[in-house]
Amino acid sequence: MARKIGESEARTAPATSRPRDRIVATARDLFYRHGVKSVGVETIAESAGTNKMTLYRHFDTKDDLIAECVQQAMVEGFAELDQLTARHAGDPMGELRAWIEHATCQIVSEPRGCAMANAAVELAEEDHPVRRIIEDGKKRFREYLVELCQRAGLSRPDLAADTLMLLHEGARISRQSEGVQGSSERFKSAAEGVIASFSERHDKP
Amino acid sequence: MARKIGESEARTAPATSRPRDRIVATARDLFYRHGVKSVGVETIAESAGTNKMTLYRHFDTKDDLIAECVQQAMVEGFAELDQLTARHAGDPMGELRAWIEHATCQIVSEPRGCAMANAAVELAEEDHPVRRIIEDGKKRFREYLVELCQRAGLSRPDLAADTLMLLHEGARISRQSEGVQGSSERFKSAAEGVIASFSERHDKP
DNA sequence: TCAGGGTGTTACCGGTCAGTCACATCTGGA
DNA sequence: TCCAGATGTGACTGACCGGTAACACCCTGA
Repeated sequence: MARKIGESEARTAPATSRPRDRIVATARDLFYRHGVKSVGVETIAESAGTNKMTLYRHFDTKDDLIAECVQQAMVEGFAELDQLTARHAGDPMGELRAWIEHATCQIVSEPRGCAMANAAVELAEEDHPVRRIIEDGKKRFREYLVELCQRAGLSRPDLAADTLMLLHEGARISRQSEGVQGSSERFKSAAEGVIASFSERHDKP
Repeated sequence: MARKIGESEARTAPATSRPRDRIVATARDLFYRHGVKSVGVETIAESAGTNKMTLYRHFDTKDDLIAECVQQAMVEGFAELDQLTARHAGDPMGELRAWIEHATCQIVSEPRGCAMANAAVELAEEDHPVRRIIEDGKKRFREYLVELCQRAGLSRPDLAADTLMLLHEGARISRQSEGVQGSSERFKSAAEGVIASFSERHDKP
């Protein structure tokens, strides 16, 4: 390890907020950038401008903190989807295109892909409590996409949604083994191709 | 951690082979199942029926061992692709369909997805030497797919290959946050849809 | 027979980790 | 003003980690 994690890293939460909030915000940032296994609780506490004891007064174990971080990431993600839905009320196809744009930007701006998927990779134990949260999140996200494809009038909305979701997941994981450009552009092109393909009328003779 | 890693786990390499081979085979298995950060060198050595000192006579550092494991996984993967090519000489569309079948089986049989992608997630440091190996592997694999789509006469082979590759990556990472069935079947359906879509003649009026 | 390289064994080092303890300090509300 | 709960501090535990040292052993090939 060239440099110690947390050393002279940018503060992620203002010192005015409450310790618990700062801890979670800092943990989310450090967990995302370095991985949940590579970041110690002491590093998190100090980067959050507090100490280990206070951290353990709010979370029984490190796993509990990880769970809270994953939960928050999920809530934020769905809030963004809700905004998409609200902004394109009555225009499902517009919402679908907006989601593709949103997802493309996400791939560009998030160098390490999906925080939840990464956590699932690191927490390999099958019965790890965090995995449950992640599974629920992915399932709920799929439901959103299926329903959106239905509303947008795509043929075979299930298949269209699954295709889009796999493309999205694939692009976010590939982002880590390729450049930014590759993944985001390839995702966008592929997703637009899928929309086009499932929008075509297949009921002609 | 409920049970210690390596405790009463099935031996992965026969005791007759050379220590180095046993070490790599055991490491690949344990790294894959538990993650590279969660498995210690001592555990690997003992599970391989040898000891830490012998391990360090063959590999300077743990990272070197990880690199060797990733390299081997890559070599094996491309050997399988070579077999596909050989078995379907002169029938590129057959090879493409065989690859989909091969990938689907892989998703079913490999519960933790792609060993290389997982390693990239765990080894977050941008300049980690193992990442280079992985990037090369993914790049080479994309080249294989592009070339195969070309030979199979798909329209826009680049886009088709990217779509298939993202689907594949996505299914392998989703496999860890969903059941087996979901990921594999969804990948297969989506991939077949892509082939159908890119096989259609778009040059009609 | 002997030499030498590969291997096994044990103990050890310095460091890090998650989690705890006792005690001091601060702050906001009654 | 005073009290209680939240927070800060530093030291500590026991376990694990990657990596090393020293020495004994065994097999092969000359």
